[in-house]
Amino acid sequence: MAENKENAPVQQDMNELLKVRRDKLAAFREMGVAPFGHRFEVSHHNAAILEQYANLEGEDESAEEVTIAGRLMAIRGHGKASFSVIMDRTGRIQIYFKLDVLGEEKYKQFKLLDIGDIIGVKGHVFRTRRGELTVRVDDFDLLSKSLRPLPEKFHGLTDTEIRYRQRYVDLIMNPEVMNTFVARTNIIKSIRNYLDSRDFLEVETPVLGTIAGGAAARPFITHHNTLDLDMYLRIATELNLKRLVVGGMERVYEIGRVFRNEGMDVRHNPEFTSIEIYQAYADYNDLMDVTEGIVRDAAMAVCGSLQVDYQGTTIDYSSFKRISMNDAVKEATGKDFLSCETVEEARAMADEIGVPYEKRFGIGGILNAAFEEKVEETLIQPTFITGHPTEISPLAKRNPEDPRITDRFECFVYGRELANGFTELNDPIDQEGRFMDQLKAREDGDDEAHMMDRDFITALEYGLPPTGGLGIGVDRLVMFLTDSASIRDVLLFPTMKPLAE
RNA sequence: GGUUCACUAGCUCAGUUGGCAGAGCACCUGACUUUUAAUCAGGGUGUCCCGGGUUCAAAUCCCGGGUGAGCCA
Repeated sequence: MAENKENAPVQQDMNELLKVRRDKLAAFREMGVAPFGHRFEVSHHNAAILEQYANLEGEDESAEEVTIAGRLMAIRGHGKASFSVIMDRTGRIQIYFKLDVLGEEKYKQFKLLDIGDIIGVKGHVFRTRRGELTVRVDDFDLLSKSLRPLPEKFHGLTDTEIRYRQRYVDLIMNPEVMNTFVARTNIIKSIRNYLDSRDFLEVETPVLGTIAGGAAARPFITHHNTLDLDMYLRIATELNLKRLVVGGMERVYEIGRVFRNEGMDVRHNPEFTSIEIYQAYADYNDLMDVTEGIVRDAAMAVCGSLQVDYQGTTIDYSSFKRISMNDAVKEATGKDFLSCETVEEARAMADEIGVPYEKRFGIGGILNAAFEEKVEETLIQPTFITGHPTEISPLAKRNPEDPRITDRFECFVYGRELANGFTELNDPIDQEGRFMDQLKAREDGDDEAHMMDRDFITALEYGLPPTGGLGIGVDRLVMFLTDSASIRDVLLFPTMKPLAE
């Protein structure tokens, strides 16, 4: 592309640091050096050189000429010879520029380099007197001139706002951030691997739809212009995946972004990644096994151990406790809510132990409130809570012995919900009734209650085989396995308010 | 939504009672051919988040707003 000065943006308020770098850019151009280069063939990553030449000693140097590329992270000038550090995705290696080797012209070019510039280097590997494996630069190419100064080398970048808004700077400066996101990718790979090897089919279902179903949450609303139609961003993948099981896919899963129009805090981002898994002819017990398997494989894949520290507490993923919600509440408070015959009894029980509830809650809702108030945050080690009230589980199949509860589980770690699963409700008549109850709850002011999905009922009427389903919060799993305190630390670009103009 | 805290140079941070805006790194000039937070000599580069107010005088005090972090709902 030709230079086009008319297209050059007008630079206002340019401070000296920026000006100096643009002057150097111009100096390169005057010398006939393109400051933004092209293809560069790399023979080694930095880590590979450090490994391959680990035994290089004394005056020896590599027979081969290596070529590497990366960003300059330090420059230590010494007049007619200089040390520098170049970083690629595998790490850093020292490089050595020497006037005798490079010649006047090239060394003058070196002097115009800044920390942050991206260069390609050709050279031989040797060890310095101080013992550091180093590439002596025989020649180098400027691949991209950096026009902005990087944060300080010692303290780096700590400002959370800049870290989240300009993640690229965070990634350059903080190697542990890179590690976290590599771990995230490996966790997702591990999940895929677990499911693919068990004959599950990965699918993709729509993000846009006219009914936001499958979870209790407020959706985002958007608009389709041609259809002149308001649409929702999905809040779960559940209902479409079950439609696919009706269609005969038997074992399906989807790893995908879902969107919930709710508050933001250390554990919640408006968009996040869920995985939902459905297995025909299985029940919730099978899916608890799947949950354990997925979490264990992921822990082994990225931590190499089933004992993983999270925020100072060791979480042991080798055994998952299983206990019913009612038993867990009974253990914690001595109250047996399922022994209640009437709502009044349950309310009295809740009052005794100081558990707040809303007027519309039935016995099940009150039991759940007691669980959330008294038990949830105490579940530090991996625990499956089972037997959730039917009242709060509109998509789960009733327990055959006690229709007030469902064959459902939630997995808790460090007091937080990590996974949720159940034997799917496949009785269309029961399902329709549950949706009606949800509509009533919505009328009573619960704006997170499920929407009616007529076509989903129709699908069930064609016949959903007995099916176990499971959803896991991928971001939370990544948080646990990377010891990240905030969900924003495991999202490359967390949702941020725009800066005021 | 409520509440507390933060916002000062490119970055990390000081800034006294309200009295000329500071340091380290980075950067610029010079020296230096095996350094590594290189070193030595010299140089301060700023919308003190924004807008009002009080005051002879505001980074500092008051009011409003913005963004972020934490706690609560």
